[in-house]
Amino acid sequence: MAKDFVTRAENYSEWYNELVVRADLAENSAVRGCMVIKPYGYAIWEKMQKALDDMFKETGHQNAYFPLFIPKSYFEKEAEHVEGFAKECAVVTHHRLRAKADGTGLEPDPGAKLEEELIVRPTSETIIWDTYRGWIKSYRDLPILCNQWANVVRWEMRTRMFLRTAEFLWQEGHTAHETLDEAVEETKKMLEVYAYFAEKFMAMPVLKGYKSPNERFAGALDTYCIEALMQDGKALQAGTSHFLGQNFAKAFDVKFLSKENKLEYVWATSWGVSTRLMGALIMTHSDDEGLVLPPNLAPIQVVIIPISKGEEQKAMVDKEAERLCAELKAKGISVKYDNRDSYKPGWKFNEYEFKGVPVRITLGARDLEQGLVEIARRDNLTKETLPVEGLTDKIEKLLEDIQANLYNKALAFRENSTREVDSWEEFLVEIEKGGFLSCHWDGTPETEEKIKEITKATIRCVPLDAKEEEGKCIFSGKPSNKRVVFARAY
RNA sequence: CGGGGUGUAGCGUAGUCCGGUUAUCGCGCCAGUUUUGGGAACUGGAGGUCGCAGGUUCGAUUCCUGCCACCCCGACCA
Repeated sequence: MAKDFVTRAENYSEWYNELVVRADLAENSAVRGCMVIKPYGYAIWEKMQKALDDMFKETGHQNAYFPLFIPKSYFEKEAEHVEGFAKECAVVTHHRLRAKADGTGLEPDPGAKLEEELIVRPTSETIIWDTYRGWIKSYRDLPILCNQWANVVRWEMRTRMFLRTAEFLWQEGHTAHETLDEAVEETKKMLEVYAYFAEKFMAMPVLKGYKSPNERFAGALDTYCIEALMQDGKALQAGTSHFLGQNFAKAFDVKFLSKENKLEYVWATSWGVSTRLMGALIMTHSDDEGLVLPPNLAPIQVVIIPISKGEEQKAMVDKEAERLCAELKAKGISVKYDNRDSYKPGWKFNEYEFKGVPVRITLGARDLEQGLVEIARRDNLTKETLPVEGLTDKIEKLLEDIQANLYNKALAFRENSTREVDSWEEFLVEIEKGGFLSCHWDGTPETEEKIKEITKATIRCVPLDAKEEEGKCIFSGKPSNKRVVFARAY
């Protein structure tokens, strides 16, 4: 067990916070609610970015960049959008500082007050749609399929590293289409991209679905989402894809001439995932020994740790390590040879275990003389001794096994934590245990609101694959034709 | 913003009630030596405006007043 490390059972949120810091992923900064993402954590984010960015490009999108600052008046143009974001906006009011009269520091120069305040973007729909107006005149200009990688600011009251920070990194796709159908298709397509990424790269099973009106994005007609289940039984919204209808086109007057020579408003979507995925990744797989990373996102997939006595043995081990590194790299496997002599092997074992490195090779002189090495896997903490001959093929296979095992384990957990609940009494009991509760709901915001008030549970989504089924709302008893998923959420 | 709590070295802490020489200990850090199969040992060393500002006092980390910051519980969180 990792030294002085709190277990999940003892205190789940402390476990999470400590893990983030001790695994060297991130730390709190001097700025309230903002974190510093450290190199090891950022390397994971970069791998996420790369995989997602490739998929965005494959589906026809291009990257662009829009300003950090948004004129306040833009926000006023879409009523629901303002409503949703106004309470958490950082506002720029001045563009210059001056020395205070009493010499105690600096203050905003009143002479440099902005005519119109600028909002630090909490999301970019408004500035982007203001820009799109100039780009779109004809149906021939459509579709526009843009994505941007950016930082955004939402002045949250309470923050937690990666899960909810005042500033976070994300990507936001903003597309413009000729028809409603095309926009809806795009919304769903990107949801599929997110789900694929979550499952294949993060080894995290997700529910695909759409939000109830209460949980929709401010300004959207429909919000599709992927929902994941964390080990403490709470749900985490891992990505959203919004069908925005013509709301933003109307607010920003974005019209085009159709083939029929009619002036029409453009149809819109937006979709995003953020550094919150880092939190999801951590909470899906990690254990009481520290971080567990799926091979497809691990910055270091294999670490090699040497053990030797004396110069002669050291030379032998070094030579073998070099050969192994070259072979693994040739297969596209990222490998680190940690030959620092300032730490002992046992220390290194713990270090890499805590940091979630999927596979460790212990290259010991004693075993090596017999042509053997020890392989340890992080996911199930098992070890075996194998011939060094033909090792790289086995490692390659092992990484695939680990990736699959992590997914299967997470899937089994989710399935065991998902159950159908058909009465209010049962709901009150089951919601305390955590997990996804599949229930009938009468479809009204009032019922959802009541349930939230009483139990803190919300509708995470209406699953896309929900079956048609006669039933009664668990709260009101009114008729319902499909089950929705309730959970307490992050 | 309401309720509760905490500020002493990079981290974790003792001391403060009842003011008094050089502020305690552990981890970590630096140097050297010996070590290396699950978080090495020894020796030496560096590191402190005791959250900030006033006040009381011969003397304040300790007492008083004000302020600030952070944490927890609520409120808030497409």
